[in-house]
This record gives sequence, C-alpha cells and structure tokens, in this order.
Amino acid sequence: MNDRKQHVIKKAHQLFIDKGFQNTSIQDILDFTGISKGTFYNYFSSKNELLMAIFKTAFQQMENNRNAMLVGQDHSDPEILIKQIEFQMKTNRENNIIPLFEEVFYSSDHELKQYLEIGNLKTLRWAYERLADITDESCHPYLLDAAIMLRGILQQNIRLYLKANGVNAEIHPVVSYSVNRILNMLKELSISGERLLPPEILDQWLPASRTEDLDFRTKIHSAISRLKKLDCDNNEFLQKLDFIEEEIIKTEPPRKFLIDSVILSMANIGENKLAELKELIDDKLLEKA
Amino acid sequence: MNDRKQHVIKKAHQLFIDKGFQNTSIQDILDFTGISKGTFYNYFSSKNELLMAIFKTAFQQMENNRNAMLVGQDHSDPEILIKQIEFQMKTNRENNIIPLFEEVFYSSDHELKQYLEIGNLKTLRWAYERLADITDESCHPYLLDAAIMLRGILQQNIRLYLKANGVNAEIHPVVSYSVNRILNMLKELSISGERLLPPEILDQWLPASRTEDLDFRTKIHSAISRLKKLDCDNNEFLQKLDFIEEEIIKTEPPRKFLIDSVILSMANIGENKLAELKELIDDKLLEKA
DNA sequence: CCTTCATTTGTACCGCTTGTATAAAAGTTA
DNA sequence: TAACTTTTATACAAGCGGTACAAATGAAGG
Repeated sequence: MNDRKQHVIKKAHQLFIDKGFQNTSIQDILDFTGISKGTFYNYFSSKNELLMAIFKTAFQQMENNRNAMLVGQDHSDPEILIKQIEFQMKTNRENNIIPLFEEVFYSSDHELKQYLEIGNLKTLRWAYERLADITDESCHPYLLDAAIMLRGILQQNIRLYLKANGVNAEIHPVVSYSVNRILNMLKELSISGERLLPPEILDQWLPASRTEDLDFRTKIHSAISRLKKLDCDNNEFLQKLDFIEEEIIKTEPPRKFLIDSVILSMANIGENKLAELKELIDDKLLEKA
Repeated sequence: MNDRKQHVIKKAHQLFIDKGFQNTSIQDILDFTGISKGTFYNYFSSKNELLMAIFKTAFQQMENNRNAMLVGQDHSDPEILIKQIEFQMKTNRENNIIPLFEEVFYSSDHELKQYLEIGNLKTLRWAYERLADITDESCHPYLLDAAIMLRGILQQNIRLYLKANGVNAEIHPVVSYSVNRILNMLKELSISGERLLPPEILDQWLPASRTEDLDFRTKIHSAISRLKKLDCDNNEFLQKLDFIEEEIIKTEPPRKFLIDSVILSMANIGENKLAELKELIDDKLLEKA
C-alpha cells in the first residue's frame, strides 16, 4: 500500500483516538495530515472506509503479535494465554479499538458492521482454540461457552478494575483472575454437562474458506466498487463487474479465461484503472495454482 | 409531564429503535410526531436531551417492574432473580436500550455519558444486592466481582445465543445458565479467597445521598440550563443561577431564604419562566422538612 | 366578547457536515 | 519534451442540529 496512504491512516487513527470517530471531521483529517480533499477521496471512498482500513491494520497487527508470542512456547501453559490476552487488551486500549468499535458498530453502514462482526468471531475462535490447547479433552464440548464467557468477564472486569484503580493500572491480575475463573468453570461444566452452544456452530458462523479469503474478498469488493463509480450509468459495464466479482468469489475454480476476456472488453475505461483489479486477481489465482 | 411531550418521547423512541439514534434526524421526528421545530426545542434543549428523557423513562419502568416482581416473593430464591433478569433483558431488547446506549456512550456529550454511567452502576448495585439476598454470608466479600462478571457473561451469552437460535429465541435458559455459573463461581471464590474489587468501592462510586438525589439534581440542572439561555450575556444573571444550583446541591441544608431572594431578584426575566425552577425547589425542601 | 398570556407553528437562517465535480498545478516516466 | 497520473484548491450540493422570530392558535378570566 501507498506510503502516503498509510501515513494518512496512522494520523487519522491518532485523531480518532483523541476525539472519537464522529467528532473528527474530514476537514480535521485534511488539516492534520496535510492532504487535500481530492486525495482523501482518492484513497478512501468514504470516512467509513478509512475507519475500516484502521481496523484492518489493527487486527492484522494484533494477530501477528498473538502468533509471535506463541512460537517456541508451551501451548498448554495457561500463563502464555494470559500474557497473550494481556498484550491484546493493552494494544486494544492504546489503539482505542473497543470504543471506536462500539461507537460505530450500532450506527454505521452494513458493510462496516459485517466486517467488525467477523473480526469479533475470529477472536472468539482464537480464544476457543487456545483454550483447547490448555484444557483436556473432557472440556472440549464446553469450550465455546467458555470462550464467550471469557470475553464477557474480561471486558467487564477490566472496565471496572480500571475505574477503581485508575486507567494506568496494571491489568495482569485482572486477566489472570479472569482466565482462572473460566478454567475453574470449565472443570465444573465438564462434570455437570450443562451447555449453551455447541462448538460446531463456530464453523457455521465462520466457514473456513470464507474466512481465509475474507481479506481478498473485501479487497476485490472495494476495487470493484471503485470501478463502478467510473461509469455508473453504463449498465453493461456494471454487469460485467458484478460478473467478475461473483465468478472470482463463488465459482470454484474461477474460470480465469472468462475473467480475463471480460476485463479486456472493459479496457476502454482506461488501462490503468483496471490494473489494481487485474493484479489482485492474478495474485490470487497464481497462489491457488 | 406534558402529555404531548410524553407522546413525542414515545414516538421518537420508536424511530430510534427502527433506525438508530444517529440515523434519525430531527426532521424525521417532526414529521413522525407532527409537531413543529419550535415546539421540539421548547420541549427538549437538544436531541441528546430527548435521548436522555427516553433513557430515563426506560430506566424508571425497568426499576418499577423489577421491584414489583419481588413483592411477596422469597428474596433468597434464585429463580426469582432469574425471572427478574430475564424480564429486564427482554424489555431491554424491546426498547433497544443496549444498542442505543452503545451508540451514544462513546461518542456523545459529557452529561449524557455520565448519566448512563450512573445508570450502569445502579444496575450493578442492584445485582450486587440481589446476589446478597441469595448467597450466604461467606460469599459477600466476592459479590461485587460476581455482579460484574454476571453482567459480562449475560451480555455475551445472550448476544451469541440469539445469533445461534434466532432473535426470537427464548432467553430463559441463557439467564438461568448464566446465574448458575456465577453462583458456582461464588462458592469457589469463597474458598480460594481470590478477589479483584472490594464491595465497599460501590459506595464510593455511588454515594447514597448522591444517587437518591440524582433525579432531582439532573432536573435542577436542566431547568437552570434552560434559564441560562434566556439571557446568556447577562453575567450577573448567570452567576445567580450558578449560585442557586450550588446552594441547592451542596449546602446542607440549603438556605431557602437565600435561594428565594435570589429568585425574586431575577423576576424581571419573566415570572412564568422561573415557575418550573421554583416548583422543583419548593417540592424538594418541603420533602426534607 | 375581549384581553392577556403562553404555547405552537412555519419559515428563514447559521455554521457545520459528508461527499461530488473539476479545472489547474505538480510530479513522474519514457 | 510529451504523455500520463496524481494532487491540489475550490466551488458546490444536500443535509444536519440548532437559533430566531413574527404570526397564528389556544386557554382563562374579567
């Protein structure tokens, strides 16, 4: 991604942390980053899309750190999980992810909402899998419930612990306490057999293929959305773009010759305008081959 | 309260449920309720204050129901608690309280935020007290932690249970399951002795006097805010109003003769404009005497 | 019936918002 | 130098929350 664009994302994130999403106007961002309005709307089709870009980089960063902390460690050691969670909570706080998330989740557009929901489910699945590393087989049927409740407990405990002890308090004891509660609860559940949700439902919510390809799918979607705007009254043009999106997402394997010829037939819109889309598709199909 | 105003609150609430707070414009409300803009701003000094009025009536209603469900019942029966919570969660869902709450909590003005925070703490204290009814003495030091975690568990469990079983699913099993988890956790905590927050901190967060008077304080505050706007360049006038607010809230007992004479000295602003404030203060001081 | 008062209405207006449009300027590459 | 893409500056549209105010309406009492 463009360096300048990355810089805008970073600066805007800073503004959102300081003043909140709603209370930061695009003009604020333009002033703070020194770009012009035209450039802004060249980079992002809307303020929401900028926010999505911020979430995306934050999620990515979190996932990387999470994985890095696990290499060479004993996966079944609860202390490692605690440290991972602690780190996540800290960076979440630094990046103001939760407040930004809440601020937008219940109000904003469908696309953003869906993106955040999937992010949510992914972290839920991560917790589920890490709990599976730690506990023995008998607990596994209850791990989804446990992961769900762990999130709830952590959220509330941290919020009120920081209210009591100041926002700069060390959260390690809270995370440790919360994880211990859940581990004890799991023992009890494995005996009593009570359960709310079967773990299999996770696969239903997050079909493996869909989540692997999520990033690619959103990229394709936004590239195509941008193209659509170039000639949004040309019905044939729009149909072609819709066809490409559907073919690349739904058909397995996508028929590359079809996509290529359709793209070729749109060349009149400007070779360079199509470059991004072409590159995305070529990379993806190469990787599959 | 004015019937018409109440009607506006109700209709606006309906709109907020359907479209969200941010996505409902004042014009929408005017069209839907059939009042004019002038009347709207006669009733509410801002869109936020309308939202506060909605929250206030919803909280009030919830509290009443909560108390009504307890009369003539065995306070130590967990089933009653479960039914209370279940009812609360249902009405919360019907009134879309949580989403409206979240939508606004992280973005909006300080006053609204503080009001919601206090509402939050009040329901936390309610849960704390109800858990005290149910559990024996040995658990009491851990009840605040339990109340906090109960909220987290309920929130997450309900959210995902409804995602799995459809939004119209019966939530009784979820509430029952969640309360049981907490009760078991309490047993364990009373043995291990682990604790995050001491219950005494609740009194610090919600000083008894302050919460009793909260409703009165906000009423006084908004009445005075409204008056301030009538002559907002008259410094002496503003100082008088500030004095009244401070005297009625902070001085114990408030020196009525002082307040009365100050109000008298402001009569030039219009007798009727001061009526609301006068009535509020008279009622309060009568009740104390 | 008429006067007095408060409420309500309709409308114009302000400053701000997100987002579009576009011609001119600046940068890049060959 | 020429052809191109990107960036800039600016004007613009439509909508927002909120203010101001004259005119209309309603209610109460002499």
